[in-house]
Amino acid sequence: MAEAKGLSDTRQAIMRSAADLFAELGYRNTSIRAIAADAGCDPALVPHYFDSKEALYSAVIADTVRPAEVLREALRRGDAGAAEWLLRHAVADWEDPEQGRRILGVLRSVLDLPVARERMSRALLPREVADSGADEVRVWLVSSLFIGIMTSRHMGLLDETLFKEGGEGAVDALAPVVEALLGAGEPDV
Amino acid sequence: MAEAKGLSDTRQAIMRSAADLFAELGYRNTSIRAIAADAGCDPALVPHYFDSKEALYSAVIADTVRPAEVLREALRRGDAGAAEWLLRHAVADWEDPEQGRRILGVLRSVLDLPVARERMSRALLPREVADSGADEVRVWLVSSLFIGIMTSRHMGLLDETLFKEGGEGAVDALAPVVEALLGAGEPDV
DNA sequence: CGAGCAATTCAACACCCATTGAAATACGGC
DNA sequence: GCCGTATTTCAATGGGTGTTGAATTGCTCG
Repeated sequence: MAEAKGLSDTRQAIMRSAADLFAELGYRNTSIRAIAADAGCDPALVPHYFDSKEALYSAVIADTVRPAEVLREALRRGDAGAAEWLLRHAVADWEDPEQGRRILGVLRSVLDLPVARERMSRALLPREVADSGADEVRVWLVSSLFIGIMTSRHMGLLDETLFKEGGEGAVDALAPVVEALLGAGEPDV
Repeated sequence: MAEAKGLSDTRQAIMRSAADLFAELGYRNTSIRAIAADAGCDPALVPHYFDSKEALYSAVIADTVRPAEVLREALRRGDAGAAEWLLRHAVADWEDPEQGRRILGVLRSVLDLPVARERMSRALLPREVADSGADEVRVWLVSSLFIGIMTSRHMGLLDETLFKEGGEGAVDALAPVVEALLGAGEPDV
């Protein structure tokens, strides 16, 4: 075997290095050469396995977690416990090394690359949520809060102890906030 | 040719174009050549007036608004009205073209340039606030929310009607959130 | 006028970038 | 053994980057 491209060992190494570097430095600041160096192969292999740098990025974030589904579930519950449930889900995603890396990979490049922006936009607001109308504002605001938290944390602004031990600190601190947020956009309809 | 304007006015043009482009595209995606083209001058003038691209960036964001002072004032008030007061201040800053441009200029490049990260960090948390200890977490969380809001909005994720008419929509939607946030980090100490 | 000085232009440097195509290597099937 | 395919290397291309230093303009003042 070993004729299918997808099974190549270095191909996976490239993917992993790319995910790491894109998350750490962002799309623009990550060079194909740096990826190849990290993966321990020749730079020419990158456009060989993946067609281009942008295609590589797309492949890296192809199966990013879709926070919208979690948000939708939280909205469906609707009661007070939804906030804490949502927060635990989010924190768990952030803490999971694989998921966290993917999320950061998108977040870190979302301002540089149109495709990243579009993906995040679509991931955050699929049609089902958009169609619900009244929920839209709440979804965006919760997303905004999470984006801010992740960005701040990535910038080293947030105390890391907030996220230790299953993120109890973060959950406790943010639960009332998310609670207020989930009820915020609710009109009198 | 044109009349002599004391201190070069192309220098100001460079500064203005740089502020625009840095805010729009970020530090890394903005080239000196693009700045010069926008300002209508030769690229060599940029390193001539300002020593380097990074120095130009520093000059552009030299007098960025310091949200920490506003935050501190809000914390000093401490009552429920503080949240709304803080929000109105923040929204006003975002809407002001000059301030908004500066803020975006920092936010957009804070992940690319260490100096931007350091500046934002220092701007958000001066020593007075840091020394207060218990307030620190609250300051960071409020900052995170604002960072998220600004980022989301810059990504085009947020409904712009939220910010029309003095940002009444945003204030209304976020007031209870900020309220919860200002009380969140309060420990039993 | 012409010297002096700032403002500006021009051409070039050295470097990094993504991408390409041809050559070289490893390796399983016949 | 050889063949074909997949994998990898090598060298090069064309373009963009920040920055530099010398040359050129434009203007003010002696």
